Amino acid sequence: MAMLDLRRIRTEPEAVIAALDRRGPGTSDPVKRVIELDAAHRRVGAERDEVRGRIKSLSKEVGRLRGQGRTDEAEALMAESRALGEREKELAAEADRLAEEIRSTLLVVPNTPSDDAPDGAGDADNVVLRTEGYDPDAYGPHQRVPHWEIGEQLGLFDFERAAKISGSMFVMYRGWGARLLRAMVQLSLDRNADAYVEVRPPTLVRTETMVSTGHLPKFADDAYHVERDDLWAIPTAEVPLTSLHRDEILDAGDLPLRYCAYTSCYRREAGAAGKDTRGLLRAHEFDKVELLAVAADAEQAIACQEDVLARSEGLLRDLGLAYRVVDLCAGDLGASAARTWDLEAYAPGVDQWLEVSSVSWFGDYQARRANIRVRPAPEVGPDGTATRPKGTVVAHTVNGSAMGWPRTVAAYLETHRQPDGSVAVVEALRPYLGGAVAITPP
RNA sequence: GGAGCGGUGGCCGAGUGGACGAAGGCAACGGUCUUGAAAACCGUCGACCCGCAAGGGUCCGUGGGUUCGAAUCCCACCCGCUCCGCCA
Repeated sequence: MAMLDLRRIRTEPEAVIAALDRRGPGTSDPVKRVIELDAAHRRVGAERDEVRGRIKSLSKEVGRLRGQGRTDEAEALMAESRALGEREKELAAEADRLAEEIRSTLLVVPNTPSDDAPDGAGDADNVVLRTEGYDPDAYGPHQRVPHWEIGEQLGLFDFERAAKISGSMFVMYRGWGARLLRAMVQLSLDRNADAYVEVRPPTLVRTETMVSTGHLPKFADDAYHVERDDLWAIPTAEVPLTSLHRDEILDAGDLPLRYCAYTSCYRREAGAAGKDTRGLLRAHEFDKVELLAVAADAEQAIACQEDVLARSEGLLRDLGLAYRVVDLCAGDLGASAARTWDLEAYAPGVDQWLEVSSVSWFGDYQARRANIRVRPAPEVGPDGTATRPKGTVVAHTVNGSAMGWPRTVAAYLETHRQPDGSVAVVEALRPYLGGAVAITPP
């Protein structure tokens, strides 16, 4: 399965090329190659079909002649058919080779950015849409303490033992730290239960499942692979959630379908050695609550994307965190995404905006890879009669972290640290922490 | 790990090596009937490629093979299910 619609590439090549090159010069080069390959593939395919057609009609004739006992004549046609068979084999092999090359080329081409995504080459060009609850002068010295120090004072983490058990960039929570994490997860799950079906998917998945979201084949180095059983550890719940409806045809009337999942996520962070090595900011394994929607079309998908963003924002507000919404520019967009809004929470202790959520619309890119189709809803004409359009269309997908927890925990601890060194428990979390109002030293 | 069974169109499900992709049922859509609906009845009802069109071709898990001709026979692989064993 390709990812960009081959028909779209055929009918509007310039538009596709221009859109891809907004990601960076040369991004569209493989597509240009695909256009040539496609032309060749169709030419060869037509020729092969012609030969096959002749073989087919010869075969029929053979059957007829045999039935009439005219074996000599049949024999002659059989010889002719055999000869054509050789030619057919050559053409078929060539057509298959071309199809395979098209497929594998297309598989590594990223999605076309939405027209609404801002121009730009890298993260410096991202656009801050708005900033909420941030006043740089409002933070006291007690908040300018990095979360790993807070954690040490309050006994919330155990990085040394995590490293002993699993190596560097693994994290262990303990005591109030573990409880705080669990409270946040539960809060997040509960807050979305009204519209999102909670699932607990497997976190080891098949290769096709990783291919569907676009994590393979291009980003194999970023993922943990269990070779013995050829399974992959998911880098995000987006992976199993997107494949929930793989190879299915959904009824437009049932859409959008919305899911919410809490899972561990695994990332090798191969290119990030030495970056953010302290504390919770970057780890090989972390927890995340993910929201996902399968929509019928772009319009519905964008509405879903806005809903996910609003929900994630609401959660940050409830946690009393300052945050900003960032519109990723074309050059900084993930490969599968058409448009992405990042939520960055402000962490006063490390004085950084931490990406805690990423809300993306994938157009039909992932759904095409995953073969998720939609049977359109009946259209009501001016005379009041309903007609269901023929065929199916490819679905759209949207997903976003309801929240990526380690960074949220970091921003939370630093924001809510009190002058006495304790950390306040905001109201929304209290029910999940036995009514506690503050986290204090053990 | 051992033994067995199976993968066919939106769904269920038939299918003899030779008549277009494939019976039948369900669903869907159009119509008749009805105040409207249901029921009943009639009809339509896969995708893709080449072609202005007529028309032709491909596709019955995947890939090979046998054959003049394969959904149908053979081989390999993938996936699923059942039973037994082991185990949280």
